Amino acid sequence: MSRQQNLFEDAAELKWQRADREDQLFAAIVFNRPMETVYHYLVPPALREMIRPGQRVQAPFGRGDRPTIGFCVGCEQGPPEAIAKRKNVKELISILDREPIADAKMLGLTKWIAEYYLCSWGQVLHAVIPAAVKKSAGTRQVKLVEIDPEVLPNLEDLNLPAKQRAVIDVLLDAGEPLPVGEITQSAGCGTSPINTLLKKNILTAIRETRMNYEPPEKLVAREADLILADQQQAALDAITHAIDHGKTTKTPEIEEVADPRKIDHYKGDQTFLLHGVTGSGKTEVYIRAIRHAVDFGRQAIVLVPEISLTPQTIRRFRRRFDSVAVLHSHLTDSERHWQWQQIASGNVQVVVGARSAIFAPTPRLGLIVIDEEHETTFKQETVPRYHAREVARKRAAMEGIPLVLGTATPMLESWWLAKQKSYQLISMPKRIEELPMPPVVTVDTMNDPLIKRGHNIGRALKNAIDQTLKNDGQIILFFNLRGFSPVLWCRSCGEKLSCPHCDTSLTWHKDRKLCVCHTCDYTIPMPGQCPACKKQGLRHFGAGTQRLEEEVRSKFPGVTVLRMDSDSMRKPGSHDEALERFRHGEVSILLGTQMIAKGLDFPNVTLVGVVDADTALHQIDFRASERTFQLISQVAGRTGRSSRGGRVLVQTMQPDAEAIRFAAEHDFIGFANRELGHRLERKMPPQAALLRIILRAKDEPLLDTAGLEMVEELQKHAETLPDKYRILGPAPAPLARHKDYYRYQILITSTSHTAICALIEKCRKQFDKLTMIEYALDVDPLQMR
DNA sequence: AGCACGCCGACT
DNA sequence: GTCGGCGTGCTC
Repeated sequence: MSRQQNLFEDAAELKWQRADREDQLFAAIVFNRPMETVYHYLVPPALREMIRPGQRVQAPFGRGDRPTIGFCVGCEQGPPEAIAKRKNVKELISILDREPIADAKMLGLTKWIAEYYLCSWGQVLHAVIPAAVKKSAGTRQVKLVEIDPEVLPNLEDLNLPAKQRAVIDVLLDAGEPLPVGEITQSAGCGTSPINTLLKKNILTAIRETRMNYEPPEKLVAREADLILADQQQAALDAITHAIDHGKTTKTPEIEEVADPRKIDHYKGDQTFLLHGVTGSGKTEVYIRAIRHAVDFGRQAIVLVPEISLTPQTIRRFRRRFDSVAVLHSHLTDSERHWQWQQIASGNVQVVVGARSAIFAPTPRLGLIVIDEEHETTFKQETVPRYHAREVARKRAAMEGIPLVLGTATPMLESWWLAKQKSYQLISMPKRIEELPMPPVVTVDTMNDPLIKRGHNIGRALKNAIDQTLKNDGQIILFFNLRGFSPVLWCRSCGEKLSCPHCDTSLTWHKDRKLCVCHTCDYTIPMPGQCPACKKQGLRHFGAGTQRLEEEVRSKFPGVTVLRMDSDSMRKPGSHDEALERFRHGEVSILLGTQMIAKGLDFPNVTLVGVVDADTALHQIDFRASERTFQLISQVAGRTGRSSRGGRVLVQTMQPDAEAIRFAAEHDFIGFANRELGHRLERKMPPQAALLRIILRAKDEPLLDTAGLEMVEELQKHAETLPDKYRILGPAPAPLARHKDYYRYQILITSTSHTAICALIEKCRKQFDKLTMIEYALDVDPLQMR
């Protein structure tokens, strides 16, 4: 077809389209692209009856009209204002989902996320619906056959041949549609009589999607409720009170989110900050509160950090509820899809899962619980960079239900909101059965003779371990660095062995006999000589868990030691197995990283050693002190959990550091108030809103100029806006190079999130024009690597 | 993000 | 002349 002719036909079609637009149906579509725009398509007559918001569709997109998958987010009679003046409007190609996979609430929630976290609605929707659901993993289409309802009353008049009659009888007997295979078997015939009946319109065929997956029958022994201590009862009462108020309200309307400015923060009188020390019995409070919600026919979502999604946690919930869905990272696609369907159909009472479980499609949500609320894993590090706590707050507000945030060490953001009375604070300052908090002793290792000689376990810690072993106690040693030693250097020229792709030094892993980059997993065997001066004799310097393990074995011969870090726990299930061995007393000393810092509850652990409390303090991050406090408190909480008691020994070179001093006193409130003061001085969260722009390019000078241009643009617009801004940078990011990319960052603080959004909105067009570099916006950043 | 378009240099 | 490199700008 000639170009001329093509144009002519297009014009004719356009004229026709415009004439009839008023009574045509238009669909609003968003795509999985970093573009804010909502696109409008004409719904062809064949799809008019099918289309609903929340379905995925195929639409011609771009100059090439390439079929592209998008989400329908709305339907409108007549041309929407956005395209009223437009000449060309394209038609949808097809609808991909029989039923919407996102309901109105989910559309509202994802739209809010897109606006708050400065990314596109389409990207959020794409990220939030599991791939297993989009693929319809583990399903098949079955063809079912039923007797046409119109024929049904006068069946007797038909006088059918024997085989056809047999088919009819089988169907009448079943009283429901049956698959062809089943009919042929029961009626003892082939498929031809069925086909004939279909042709005569006596039978009709229905397509239905069936799940292949059948869940294994799990028999879990039920467990009775525990008796609540006074503080637990009080906490429970506060939450159930809020739920009872939810009972009388009708299903809440979805909040209009047209103006993101209105959602800067909302009243949180249904958000509870459950501040309970380690071992105060928070989980039992969650369970009882959830029970209350379940009694109203509602569902609950419980978010836990991935790391505590252990079989123990899961078992605990399974023993207390009839139907629990667990969403963890090891599910197969079929399992995940099945779980999702079960949740959506309302068959599940409690959903337990990590960050993304906040998007579980519960039809009548009654309560959201976030355990270990302060954990950084609740923030997603890829687009959409959402924090599950903020999403939960929004979802709870939209549904008009309470949200419970539980932790022993609230994140300062949460603590601040509780102080401001935005959250209702519930305190559980006592451990169950009035067990005392374990005494924490800090040991200044500055002048320790053993530490000076390069040991990791100083004199005091060694003595404490000896004594604990003598008394048949178990020991947990916490050391937050994996590998054998984090630095390899040349004796002759002093050169460090570093990753060729990153700005990091390689860590020596003695067990695998490899040098590993901990940020990109680049791996090489130990070089025979220095890569710089070619002389022999590379030395390792500093220690990780592997070296600590060696030291422990040589210092305490004959004692069973178990190391837990992501290297030794590679196999699925090894984590649980290791903890079971420890629980049964097969192991006396458990040593490891973060992995052993949380949730573990072993009554026989009478000593916890923090081998080096300073590693977290050394970070340049403004949250270094807060993290150190959290870590020590959490690790300390692993002991003193029975009448046997327990104690904590913290090795540090900075015993006067606030984080360490307050943690040793178990004084969160003291620490929080002091730290809030510092944040106010530095104008950092939670006393300011923060945005981080991460810039990335293979060429460093280019990055530098791009960064300067961006800051210039930001400053130019900042002056025109009513709010005050602080713009820091461009400066190399803490991880200045990663996977061959140089990394820079710009930090922006202001009084509110809204103010920052207003500034970015002004600058974005200009930013997008910068070529050769990539940039990412991180709203409320947590990990500033 | 994709992808087409277009403007340059290196070839048949 | 035309193939293909990559920078530019648009996508209902």
